[in-house]
Amino acid sequence: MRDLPSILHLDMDAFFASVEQASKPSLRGKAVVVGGLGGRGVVATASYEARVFGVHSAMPMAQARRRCPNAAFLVPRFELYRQVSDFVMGLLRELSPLVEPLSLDEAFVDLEAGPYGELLREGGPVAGAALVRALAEDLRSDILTEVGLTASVGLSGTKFLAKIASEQAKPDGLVLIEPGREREILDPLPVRALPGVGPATAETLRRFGITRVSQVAATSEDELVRLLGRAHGAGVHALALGVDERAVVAERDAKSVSVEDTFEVDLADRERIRGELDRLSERCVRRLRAAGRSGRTVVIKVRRFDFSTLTRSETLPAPTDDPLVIAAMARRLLEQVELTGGVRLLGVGVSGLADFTQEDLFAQAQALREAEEEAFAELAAEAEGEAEAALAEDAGVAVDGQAEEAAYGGPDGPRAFHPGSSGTPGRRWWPGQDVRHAEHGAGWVQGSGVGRVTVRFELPWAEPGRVRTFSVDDPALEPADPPTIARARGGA
DNA sequence: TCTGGGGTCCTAGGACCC
DNA sequence: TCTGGGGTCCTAGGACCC
Repeated sequence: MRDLPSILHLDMDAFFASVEQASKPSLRGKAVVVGGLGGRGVVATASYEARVFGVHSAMPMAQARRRCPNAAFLVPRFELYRQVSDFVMGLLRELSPLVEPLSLDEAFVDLEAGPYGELLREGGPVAGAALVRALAEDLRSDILTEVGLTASVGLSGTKFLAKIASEQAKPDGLVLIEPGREREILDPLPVRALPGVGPATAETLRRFGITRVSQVAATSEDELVRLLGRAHGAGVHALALGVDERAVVAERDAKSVSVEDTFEVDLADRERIRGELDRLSERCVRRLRAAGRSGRTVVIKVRRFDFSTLTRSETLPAPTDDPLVIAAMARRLLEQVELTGGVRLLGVGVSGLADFTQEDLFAQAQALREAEEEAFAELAAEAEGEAEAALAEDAGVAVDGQAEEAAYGGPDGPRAFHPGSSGTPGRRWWPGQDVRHAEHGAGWVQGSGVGRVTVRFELPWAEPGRVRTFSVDDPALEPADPPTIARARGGA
């Protein structure tokens, strides 16, 4: 436990929605809801203006529309969020090399490990706290001027308390919790404030009359271990006492890669389900290879019509990134699953990841030869069905999802949130999507319907722009890359 | 129009080995 | 010889987080 509040937790406010507002001037100050726009979509992020109406993350989109019908409902633009996130993480790395991103919009920073570390320790607790606060305020101000977003910052002596602090700082604030004040801050909080305490654990604790952090702290570790299990009980107990020895760790290697799709309509046809599984295998392998990794365990996930969810997995003797092997394993696993009633979601993942180069190449080659033989045998057996499906597609029988992917198939494009939307003749435009018009330039889709698409032409950092309407088939209109939000460093 | 997508960590039982 | 105990790997599921 350090005596300086030198662990910083940064949390961008309503990140996805705020990026949309920053990049689309006409949406500033307006209710914005980002998420899946299909029938089974949920809210990823709601702007604070939309939260007033009770819209929040993970809420079904249909419910969000009922609560806040006048909001702008937009598809997520992950490419843009990643761009902004990379920029903000870059600002954090100027403060210290020890930056631990938790997601696109959240990170811990260990300020003592950076260029200000020595200065911090030299000055003693009071001067140290003042310096840490000044660094954090500069950071928030830099983020605002350079990407136009507000961020909340928590500062304390542990990760847990820094995170509690940033939570209390939201939105657009800074809270510093001095080491030594942990208990008075934590005691009155509900148990749900403890990381690792979700709905199930909270309910278990409630049945024993425990609803506040103070009550967890007053319960013996043995008792909590009996209630919650070995690791969980001990962890929750320590956190409730304000004890948190976890270090800030930069660069953690991913341990698994997975992709999944929820379909607009449950899939019943076995052949169709196999086709979707093949597509998911391909996407999964593409991501695996892009990361320069290979894996030993292939896992499929099936969510049935009634939301019951199961996984099946199989482990190879050596890692692979061979698309044929992984697809064949996925198919084989699917054969073990009862599919009657319909499939709502399919997923494919690879775990047991390794950097290919570090493996025993001989054993690997041996194992792969065996796996490939099986793979080819299986694929040969399916060849006939494949040929039929291909013929149907060529004949113009649009297969759900696949037509979409062909039109908007960026890795994080709208398709990612609309896997099962039915293939429509002509083009489909999603609200929020970036477009370019040959005459009017860059804009974004405000809405579309009855053969028309409405586009607003405006750019980040500019005034709200004009709206124009086109035919959905207007050849002058095409999908485009997102704009750049970050200003040049030191500019403007 | 009920309930996304991408992750991490933990537990528990059985296989297998010593 | 009616009988053990520990360690590790694999599989499945569940809780949790953003």
